[in-house]
Amino acid sequence: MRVTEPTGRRERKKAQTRQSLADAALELFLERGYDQVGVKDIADYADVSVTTLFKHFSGKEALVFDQDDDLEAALVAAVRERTPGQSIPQALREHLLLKQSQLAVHAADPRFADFTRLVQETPALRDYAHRMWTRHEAALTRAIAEAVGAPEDDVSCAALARFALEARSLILQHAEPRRAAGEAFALLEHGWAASHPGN
Amino acid sequence: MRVTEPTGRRERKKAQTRQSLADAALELFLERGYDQVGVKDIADYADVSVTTLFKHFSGKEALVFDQDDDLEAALVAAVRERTPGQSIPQALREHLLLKQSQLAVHAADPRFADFTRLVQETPALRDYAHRMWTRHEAALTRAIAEAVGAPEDDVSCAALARFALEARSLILQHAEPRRAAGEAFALLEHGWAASHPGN
DNA sequence: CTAAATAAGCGCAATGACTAAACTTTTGCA
DNA sequence: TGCAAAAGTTTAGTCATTGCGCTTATTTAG
Repeated sequence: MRVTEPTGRRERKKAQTRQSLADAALELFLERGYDQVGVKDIADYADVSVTTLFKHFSGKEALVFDQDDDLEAALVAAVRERTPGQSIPQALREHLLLKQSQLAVHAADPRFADFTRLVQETPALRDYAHRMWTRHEAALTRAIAEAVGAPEDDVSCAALARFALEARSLILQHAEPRRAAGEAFALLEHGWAASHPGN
Repeated sequence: MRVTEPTGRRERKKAQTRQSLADAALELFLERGYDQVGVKDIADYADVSVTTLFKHFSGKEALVFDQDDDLEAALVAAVRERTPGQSIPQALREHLLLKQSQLAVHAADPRFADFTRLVQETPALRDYAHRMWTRHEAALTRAIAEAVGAPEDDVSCAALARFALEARSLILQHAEPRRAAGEAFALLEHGWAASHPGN
């Protein structure tokens, strides 16, 4: 067995095709706008067939969100491994702001702003992104319930999870993320403290 | 001019076709399921052309939600005309529960439960219903801001509006709506009271 | 090193939602 | 009556998405 090359040529080519498609899609979407680009255009640009495109991505919208994974794990970890003494809403606020910052690393790329705008202004993409986050809501709910020793289906835990994730999208649209996060989470922190003192 | 007949034959017929389409859609959806019914089936059942269907409804999902209007007005009114001494979150909680109840009037109809299930279990419909409500978020935000004398773009007002509407969908999925509403809104009421005392 | 198994892609045809265009019927009204 | 707008129809598309059968490249067992 090889140590220098853990992945075979096959997988490498496959990954490359996938990358070509994602790149082509982003390029074309930014240039012409989401609705002005057909799936055929993307496939042609990446020099593959439409059928192949759909073997790699579940739909047109998915082409934009190359990596949705790790999100859930990071979210759960933010709650589970929060620094002692920090409340759950506080931990979530910081985690979400951090994510923002991570993205902001790419802010040097002038395309980054365009990308965000594209997502926010295209209903299909906004909805998809929203679903992406909501997909992890259940896991977050469970993590919160576990952290406070509440039953898995505790409503206030579910509410906190939902509200925190909604706060994220609220913050995203705001010009002053840090301040917006403060105000939105203030509501949650106070409300949460009232019913779950010390968490 | 006539007094006995304020609406012309024209409008009546138009309304009737619209109704036929909505009825046909509901009937077929409940019988076979959303994805097992084509737009063509609905049009045929209502005895009109597919093109006509799309003249009346913006899309397949819209067929199920015959009346989305009045929602916004009622929502804004719930805040603006809340009984004195009642907090805004309280007013919203009661309003949303009331809506539930209003629908529950139809609970005598055995189809009502099926209808709710259909919507909750069909992703396309669930998303559409969600959009229906969020469409009024801006108006609600404005009403809240006005009620507390905050600037129109105040983040905490926007947060409360968003969270309240999200709470609704959280409540809807719960077996015990009244209790769930209590828990979800407790968070908002406490948090809101902390930053906006007396509202 | 070779052959069978496996996986990536391809072209094509079909389905299903939705739209544009040009045409026919109905209805409202002067 | 006569004519214009509204409602509907037919037709012919576009676009995303899927299934099917075929070719080609890569892997792996022998």
